[in-house]
Amino acid sequence: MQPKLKDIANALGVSPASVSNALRGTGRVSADLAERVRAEADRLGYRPGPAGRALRTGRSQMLGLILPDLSNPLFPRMAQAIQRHSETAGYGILIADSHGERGAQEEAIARMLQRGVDALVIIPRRGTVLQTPPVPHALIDTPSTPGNTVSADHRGGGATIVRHLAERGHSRLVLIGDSDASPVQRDRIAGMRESLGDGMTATTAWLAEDGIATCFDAIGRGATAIATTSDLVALQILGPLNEAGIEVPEQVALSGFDDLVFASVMRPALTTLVADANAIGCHAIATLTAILEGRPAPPPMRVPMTLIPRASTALRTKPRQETIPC
Amino acid sequence: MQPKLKDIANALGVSPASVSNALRGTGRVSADLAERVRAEADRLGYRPGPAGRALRTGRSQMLGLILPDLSNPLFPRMAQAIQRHSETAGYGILIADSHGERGAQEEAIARMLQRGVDALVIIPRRGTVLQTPPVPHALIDTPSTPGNTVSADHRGGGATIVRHLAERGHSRLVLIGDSDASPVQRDRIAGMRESLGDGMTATTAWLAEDGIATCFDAIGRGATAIATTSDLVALQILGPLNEAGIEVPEQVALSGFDDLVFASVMRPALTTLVADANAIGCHAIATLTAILEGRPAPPPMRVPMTLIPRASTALRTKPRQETIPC
DNA sequence: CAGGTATGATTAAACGATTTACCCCGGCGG
DNA sequence: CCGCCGGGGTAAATCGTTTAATCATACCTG
Repeated sequence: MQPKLKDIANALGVSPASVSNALRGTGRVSADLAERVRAEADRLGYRPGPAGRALRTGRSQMLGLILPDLSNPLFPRMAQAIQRHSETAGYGILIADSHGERGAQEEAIARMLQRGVDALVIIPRRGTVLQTPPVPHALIDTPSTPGNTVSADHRGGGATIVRHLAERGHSRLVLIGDSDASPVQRDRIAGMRESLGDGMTATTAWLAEDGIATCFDAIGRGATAIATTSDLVALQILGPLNEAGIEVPEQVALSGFDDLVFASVMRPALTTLVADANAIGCHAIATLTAILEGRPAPPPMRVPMTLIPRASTALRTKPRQETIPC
Repeated sequence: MQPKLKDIANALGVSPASVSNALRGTGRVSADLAERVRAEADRLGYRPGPAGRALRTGRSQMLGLILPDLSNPLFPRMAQAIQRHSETAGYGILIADSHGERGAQEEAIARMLQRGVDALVIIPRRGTVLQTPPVPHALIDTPSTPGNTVSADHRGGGATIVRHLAERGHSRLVLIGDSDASPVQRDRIAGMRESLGDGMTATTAWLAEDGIATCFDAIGRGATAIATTSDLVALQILGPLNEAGIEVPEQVALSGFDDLVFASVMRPALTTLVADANAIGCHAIATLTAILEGRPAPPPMRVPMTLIPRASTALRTKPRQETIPC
């Protein structure tokens, strides 16, 4: 049986109140007693029971994390970062995956609240508006959604890759995403379009809408680079390119997004952009702890996406080895 | 403010005890009162507060999930399945990623216990022995580790892929994994070796130990198929094969494991094996709930791995399109 | 020396749900 | 008529921790 507050109190012949005060530094306790209490506490390996504490304080020291789909390779990294930071901030993470039926997201939030989480970290399903929950919450979406707390700078990432391609001498581009239903992908494409330089042109395509055909068409008419909104999209296009005898990067450059696990390993290795998930998780948790502790919340943050140049956009040099930054 | 038990009691002019009894079906309550209580309860949208209940019953209705590394694409699927099933069983999931320093796994377990989880689902770090925690726990590892509760039948999967290759006429194989420090990979390779038919030979290699060279060497001496322990390993080998002008599957067949996100999309599409994560999660949760409710625990379970044949092991027919089973 | 004040520690009341032990009342058998 | 029993319900204790209110003591000041 775990030791309780009363055990310490009995062992030292003082009241439980004093022990509580000593351990948490509240109330008035002599320095001497405080020391003895601490000593006894970690002699017994005492840790306050969460139930009693939660009951009294109304705080469960737990955060709820709502994800659209854990099996989407983009999210585990964020989940990991969020978990790590909340751990060091003294909070546990309850997770819920809103994958599945419509309304699952609201349901998941309701369940979390019912379990008494102190706050929520929400990565919303694409384009859903959610009624604001009655606890502090951090929204991780795109900077373009209102109420956003922190997110990758997708638009800036789009700009970066276009600049990178321009430097490589490409002026006729194909921009291709999976589906324009996704705000993230729209932002990325928007960022690309915005920073097309003088004399550059680009056609936009969506994989869900016959994008491959559009893409080949554009290449036929002189496009020399394909900027996709996701490594997975890039991989999906690479196959047909190879089969058509179009070489990457010699004849057409190709880029992705997110540095998924295969990007560094496929051939050619894929140039991509990635946001520091750690920074995102850190800011989300920092925002929530600030609110929970009554401090003013920091302003929303836009985490830059950094370019990882690899062989797929190389100037006809040999493919080179790259390491993945953690 | 959330309605409390007492609110219902007051509204109906009865005692809190009766309300509690009515809602949970314990004690003696007239059918009539029980009905009225239920009606009032969901009129107010009452849900018992977790803190009070946990304090009194000693149960938090939460399970801890310990994963070695969320960013390893193998685990999110399991996490998702576990989360889903524990949800329907009425439990929440606290997650912890033991990624990082040595001992992080034990620490993570300690933190979970401290937070009062009722039981643990543990996917141990490769080859670590852990001291058995003081709460019920389900171990998801390989069938070969003692105390295992449920896991994919890695050995059987190895056998399946070898049989598949044999049917395709391959008799000289290369078996290659990432590192032999991983029990999972060792089991897969063991399963492959065990079911080599008459007249079949195989050389084993590890990527971490100059495996690519060994692999090419074997091909030079007549091997016609490469069975890897992971889709990622397969992808890593595919590059060099292409560069060496060796065609897959025309000259050499290639297979993976786990049906990672890129397997169906890469060219050639990768033949692979996958276990039903859903079944694994289901059995893990079923075991724990059985123990928690005092029922006898079901016997350990070995979830079969099913073959997903794709182009990379096709007989020189054209590559065909495959759909991914969910 | 009386009265005010700071200090250190204690008492007791929460927090919300569950559960044990008990009470009341009507009916029934002896 | 008395005692027993069972159905229906309630009072109160309990879980472990926090905290407001209180108390005792010694010290300081005028």
